[in-house]
Amino acid sequence: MKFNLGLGSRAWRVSWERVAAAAAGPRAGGGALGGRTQRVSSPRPGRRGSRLSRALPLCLSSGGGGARALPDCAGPSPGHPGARQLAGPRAMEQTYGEVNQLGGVFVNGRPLPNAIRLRIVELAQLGIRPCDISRQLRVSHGCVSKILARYNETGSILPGAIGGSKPRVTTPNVVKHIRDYKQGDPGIFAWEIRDRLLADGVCDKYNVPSVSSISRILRNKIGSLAQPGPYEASKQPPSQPTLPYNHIYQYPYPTPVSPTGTKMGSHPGVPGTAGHVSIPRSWPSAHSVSNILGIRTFMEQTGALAGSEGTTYSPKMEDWAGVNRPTFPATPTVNGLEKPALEADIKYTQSASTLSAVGGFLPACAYPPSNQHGVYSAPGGGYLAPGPPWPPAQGPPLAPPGAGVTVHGGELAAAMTFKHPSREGSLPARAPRPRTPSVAYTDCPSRPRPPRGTWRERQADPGAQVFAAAPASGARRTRGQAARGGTPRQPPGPALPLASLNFGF
DNA sequence: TTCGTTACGGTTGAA
DNA sequence: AGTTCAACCGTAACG
Repeated sequence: MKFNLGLGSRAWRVSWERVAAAAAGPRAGGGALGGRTQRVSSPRPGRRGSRLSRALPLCLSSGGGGARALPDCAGPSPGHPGARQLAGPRAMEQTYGEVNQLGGVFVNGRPLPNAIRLRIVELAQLGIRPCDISRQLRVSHGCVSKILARYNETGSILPGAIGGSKPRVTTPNVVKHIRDYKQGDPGIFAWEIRDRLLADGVCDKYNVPSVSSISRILRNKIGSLAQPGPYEASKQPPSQPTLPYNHIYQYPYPTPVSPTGTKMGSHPGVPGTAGHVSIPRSWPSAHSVSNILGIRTFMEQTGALAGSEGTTYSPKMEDWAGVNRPTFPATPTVNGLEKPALEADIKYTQSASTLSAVGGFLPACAYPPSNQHGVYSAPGGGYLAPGPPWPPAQGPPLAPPGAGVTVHGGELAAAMTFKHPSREGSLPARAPRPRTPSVAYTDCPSRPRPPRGTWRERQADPGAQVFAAAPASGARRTRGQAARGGTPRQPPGPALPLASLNFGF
């Protein structure tokens, strides 16, 4: 049993715990959920119960045929003191998912499943307001806003890549060149070295060391490296690539499907489910949007939404074949995307064709794929709004007048926009996003911020920069301006005839 | 009521 | 093997 419905959701229970925590002192509670701990929400547990019971149909399977071992993998990583570490039955309840105020299920720290992300974008394209999308999908409006903003910005629904480290820029080759420059001109300044590294193509603007780094190299390394050490002699690559990690991060979609279409070892608990977001980029799809949108439908068909009795899955993503970045199989790629990898959404029990139209939302874009899509422990249905069927059978309250939810492929194609690189214009140089703690950065893409061209994005697809828009009009708005809805909505990207899109296959 | 913003606790993966 | 760090995440709440 994942959630203790009798007590209400974990999220709400935590809110109550925060009351005591707040009384005990600031941040004493350290709630596991996001949100500000110093504020205490006003939970209404009485109402929550019934809502949750609708919200969590599939999370309630108490093992059944799939009684799975929860402990070792769930939730917090070992070694993270701040992570949840609960013992006993309660840990079993609280390890895998939480319920937000809307009754939606989420996994803290993990991206929403792509199917949900896709649906957010699709609904928005159909003219449904974000607030309605938020309610319908039971995703926080901040998240909806973020996903839509990102989609408008990049054309991608995918989350960013999580984890990892920025590769060192002071590669042996760079050090060697610095040394050469210094030896050639002992009076050279660090900034001159930097310019020369750029001019000589040793580095590009993304990975050129800072002046301070060069100074440090000059101070710490060059002196002691007058003679090339064994490391450099032996490990110096024949031709140092400008972006040395390109080969690693170039669309590292792991794939659960072999190039022949054969399922690769999916976890025994994931019946026929691809282990990764991987959706064919065939577009337009022959499938109706009701199928595309009808995630619930396929969930129901597969039983995932109905409680998943007997549906077992590994709570640990790492246990699922093909979802981990380091295990990228060498598969043919199309536009840098592994074609077989684009065939199903992770963890969603669905046919590969169900979301075949999703390709239009997936990059080739500024966002590098990662291994993180759909790492939810629960089958995707857990994230879908339970309760009234979705889409509603009749005049959906969320649908714009005259816009039925059941839209067929052609209509969807018209309804959805797709940002084409050539229409987006080229990007200005992207500076790596600073992470200075003193800078109150936000994840919200709508805030003016350095473009999302992180090193990883560039490694994934340097040419994809064109997908990312320039920082939104450069107009930094004050918080007061941004609030109250005074900001005009960013228009959707230009809709392109699908025929004009070159997917390369 | 809507929505942009942001603090927060969390996960992840390379170093 | 365990830790650190810097990416990212979604939620909750403010304004």
